[in-house]
Amino acid sequence: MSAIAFLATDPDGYALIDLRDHGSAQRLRPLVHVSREDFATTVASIEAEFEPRWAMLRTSGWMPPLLSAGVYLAKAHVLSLAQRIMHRSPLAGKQIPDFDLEHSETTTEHFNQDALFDAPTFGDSLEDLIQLYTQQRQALPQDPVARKRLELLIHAESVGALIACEMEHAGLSWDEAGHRALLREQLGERVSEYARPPKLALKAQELALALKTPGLNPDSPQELLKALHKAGFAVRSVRAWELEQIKHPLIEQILEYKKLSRLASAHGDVWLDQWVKNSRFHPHYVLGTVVSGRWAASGGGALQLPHAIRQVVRTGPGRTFVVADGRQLEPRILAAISNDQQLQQAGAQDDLYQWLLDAKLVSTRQEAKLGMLSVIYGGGGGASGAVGAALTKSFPTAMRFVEQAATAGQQGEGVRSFLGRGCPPADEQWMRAQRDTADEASQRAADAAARARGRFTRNFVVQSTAAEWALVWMGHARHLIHQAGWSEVCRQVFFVHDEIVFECPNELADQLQRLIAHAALLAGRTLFGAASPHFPVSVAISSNYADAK
DNA sequence: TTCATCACG
DNA sequence: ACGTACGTGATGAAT
Repeated sequence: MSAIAFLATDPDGYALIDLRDHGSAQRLRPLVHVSREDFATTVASIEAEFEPRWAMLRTSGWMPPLLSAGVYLAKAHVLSLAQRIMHRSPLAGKQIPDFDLEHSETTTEHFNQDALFDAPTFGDSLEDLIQLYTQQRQALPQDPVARKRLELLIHAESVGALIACEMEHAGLSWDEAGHRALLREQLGERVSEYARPPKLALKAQELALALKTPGLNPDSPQELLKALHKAGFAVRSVRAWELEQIKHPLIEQILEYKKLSRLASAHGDVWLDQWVKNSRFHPHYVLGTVVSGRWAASGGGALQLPHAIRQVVRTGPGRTFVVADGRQLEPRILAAISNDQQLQQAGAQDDLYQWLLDAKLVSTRQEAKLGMLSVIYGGGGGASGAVGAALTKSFPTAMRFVEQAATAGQQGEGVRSFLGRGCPPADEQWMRAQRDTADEASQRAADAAARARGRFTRNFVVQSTAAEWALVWMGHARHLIHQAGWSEVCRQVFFVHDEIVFECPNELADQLQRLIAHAALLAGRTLFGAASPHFPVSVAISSNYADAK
């Protein structure tokens, strides 16, 4: 017997909990009205007795008080996230309206059919929740395989939402004093927000002098480009990767300035003030907005933490990070979704790129990596290049799969992930541009747009499935940690697409490492069945994030 | 508001 | 002969 608990706003109080049997929809308990004070304990007791799937519109609002009280929820159905998935999924049995995730965060009115938004915004009332849930159940496909996949996707997305809340609550252990010391060393004394720190200002002055351009602002690409031209450097832009081609002391100086300037603006004192509290970094993870199902983060650029700053991501004494990432995840995902036996064979060993090297398909690891990326991204060095040709010959099934995805996209069709996350359809403007090609120029533009969309859909099938593998991996890891009784001391504290960071007591690290690898194995089986290809993970144990590579 | 640049997977 | 990859967020300058 499985139960579902609707968690709604009580118009006369705080929360309303409606606990029902999942199959029969019979109430297992009379409707529970619960006050703010009793909320956490009531939820905890229902969790302990029934372990229901908690159906809520959004996690925000409900999860923070539960987490503050140390309450763990095993399962969830986040209606807003499920609604978007089902709206876009080609597997859905019927079309259902979108949910405006981008704007709904602050909206609480019922059925606010504001002309601004296409999608109705739902309130948090029990009626709204049940209506949404029913609508979603009815739109699930009849076909049992498709149905199972879409349900799995919604459950995985929902547990991901719980994990995101848990990570936001826990925060990432940050050596604030160490970070400040690093800033003092590299930038000099702290100055007001808009002034240049002393060491940076000095470098700017030196550059102005060297380039014979008084008052030069090296942060202005225009000014810097002009000054470089004047000094005789024929560069097209001032991008670091372009300047790096030139070996010249002056260029080195510029690159050094850029690095320091970046540190000051992106991870300087202001950033620390804003995002690190009590030596923990608390970013906000955003689910459901990236089309491929990857997560985004707002606040502090959590998903773009520079490697250079990771040295100050440190645990306290007695504790350590356990950092795990899916090895060569995207090629393995491609092997799975295309059912390419040769590529799965290549991935049977932990290092897929080494296999390509041993098979003499490529001559360096870098070539192996770039070749694979090229195939998945649809790059010019892909099927047309030498490496691409070798890969096409060795893995024809996988190559056909991505080619088909690209062709579909070029024709304006949609594609989907393995579990059924659909990509948004080509918009009306795109379709019009394809039809109305009056002259050569518009034809060229239309062709370029078609190719761009082809690259997007080619990548989508892989990236979106990789994202759901990662969700399922995290979900299994969380479940296993809970089962082991470690939830209190062992926490997931960071996540970036195919990498998870846990923080735990030193003595648990080895066991946790094995648990994470097992979770990866389970994730493969959950998605692709008993014959799932191999999904190895690399795990590093370190009290310092920078060393865990 | 848009552009250029840089950070990440 | 071409298109020189996919997906994001944040910042400061330019408009």
